[in-house]
Amino acid sequence: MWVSIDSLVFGYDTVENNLKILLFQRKVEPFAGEWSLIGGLVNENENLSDAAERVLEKFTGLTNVFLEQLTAYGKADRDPGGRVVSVLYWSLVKLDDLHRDIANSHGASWFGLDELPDLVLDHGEMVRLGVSKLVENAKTHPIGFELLPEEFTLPQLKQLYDAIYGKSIDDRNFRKKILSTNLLIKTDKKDKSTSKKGAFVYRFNTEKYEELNEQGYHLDLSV
Amino acid sequence: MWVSIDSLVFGYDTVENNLKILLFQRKVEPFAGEWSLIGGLVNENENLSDAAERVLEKFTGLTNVFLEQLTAYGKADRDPGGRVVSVLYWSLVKLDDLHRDIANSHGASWFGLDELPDLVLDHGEMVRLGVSKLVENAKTHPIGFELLPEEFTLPQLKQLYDAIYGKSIDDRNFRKKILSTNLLIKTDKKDKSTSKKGAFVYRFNTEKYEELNEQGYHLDLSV
DNA sequence: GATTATAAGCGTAAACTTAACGTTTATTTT
DNA sequence: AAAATAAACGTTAAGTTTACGCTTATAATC
Repeated sequence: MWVSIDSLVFGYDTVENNLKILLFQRKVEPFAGEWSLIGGLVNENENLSDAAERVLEKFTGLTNVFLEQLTAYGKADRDPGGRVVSVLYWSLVKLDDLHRDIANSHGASWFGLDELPDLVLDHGEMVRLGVSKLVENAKTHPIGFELLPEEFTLPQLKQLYDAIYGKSIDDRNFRKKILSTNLLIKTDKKDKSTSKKGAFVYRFNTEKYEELNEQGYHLDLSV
Repeated sequence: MWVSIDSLVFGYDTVENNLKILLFQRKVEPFAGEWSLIGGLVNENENLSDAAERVLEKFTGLTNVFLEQLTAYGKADRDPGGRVVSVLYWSLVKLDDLHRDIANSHGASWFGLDELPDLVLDHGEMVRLGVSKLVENAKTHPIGFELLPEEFTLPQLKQLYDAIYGKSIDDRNFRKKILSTNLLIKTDKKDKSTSKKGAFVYRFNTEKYEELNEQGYHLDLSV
């Protein structure tokens, strides 16, 4: 029996303001030319999570990014090429031009969630699961900060959450909620790229979050 | 590479008022005589979920009970007997004398969460994960009703949630919250086994819950 | 140099929810 | 008839959420 991993990689396009996922055009049969999630077989002496990291690095050049297991897919007939149990991972990355180039050089590219091609095997199902998990997790985990650059503005953060939740949050309430966590560090820099007034630049206080988390703190960003 | 499933089976002891899990004393080497979760290898032509159902039926005689996948364990060296990726399931059952007997006849028995023996391999880790998942899920999914008989009283239900959350919920607030969902069906029966006055018997409206759920309803039983 | 346009940032009040605790009811036992 | 007790019901203050109005800082334009 073979074991593989597949990874659903989310990136946020700050220019287009939408969420994208990384897809890969298969080079070998079966299903050569069709689109699939990135993935590969797990080596005999390789930890599952290491396989996921290896595949992610191959397609994005990234290490040390958000990468977690979602679930295993194990229907006996899911892959006509043989019996393969696949463990699905999901990853959140900061999308930029470099990653686009690395992806492209491996036959992979980024697709907006509303322009996805048909996917091979049960990968469409995996995407649906991952998207619902993203929305769910956005409410209780600081995943927004994995998708944005280290430094970001509040309007940017709000737009990201708009994209995740698929609706426009009230900006005054969003601001209050996110600031009331005391988990953002305000810098004295202003980003004037989107307005005359300029928006203050913030960073997420990862250390504080992790400390609080160990003490049983639960983030709540639901709206 | 081998693929196995392990199942963390929770039962609620209505007499002792505590949560228990089903453990199995291994009969074969390696680790003969040591305690483990119930589990087994997945057959070449068997769906993962079917393997989980098969193992659960073997040890409890039960079919058609709550059984969901949690996560896969895939460290290369997790099992000294060979390379085995194990997919963990969790299950919730209505514990009664029949199940105790079936379990016992297979070398399995029920243990309170505070009296667990050391477990084989990474099964201790699995239990910790499953317990936290149970607590988490109790807030947003109607799992309490999987653990109680079809017919139950509100004081019984409150005691179960006390056991899951590990604290005593205010009974007046619990009552209001659970009744405000309109998901309980009050019968005209009274259970007088615990008081002179007797407590009304309720049933959970599964059909209504599932219908609401499809429309995007989210249960909230957090306290 | 004054005016305008605009995104960013701040404030408030009504509606709703939660948390904490007091009271009444139905029944059996004495 | 009175006492004991688990079950059931009720109230109020504090906190949270939602919906919306107002002010501010700056660049572009008149």
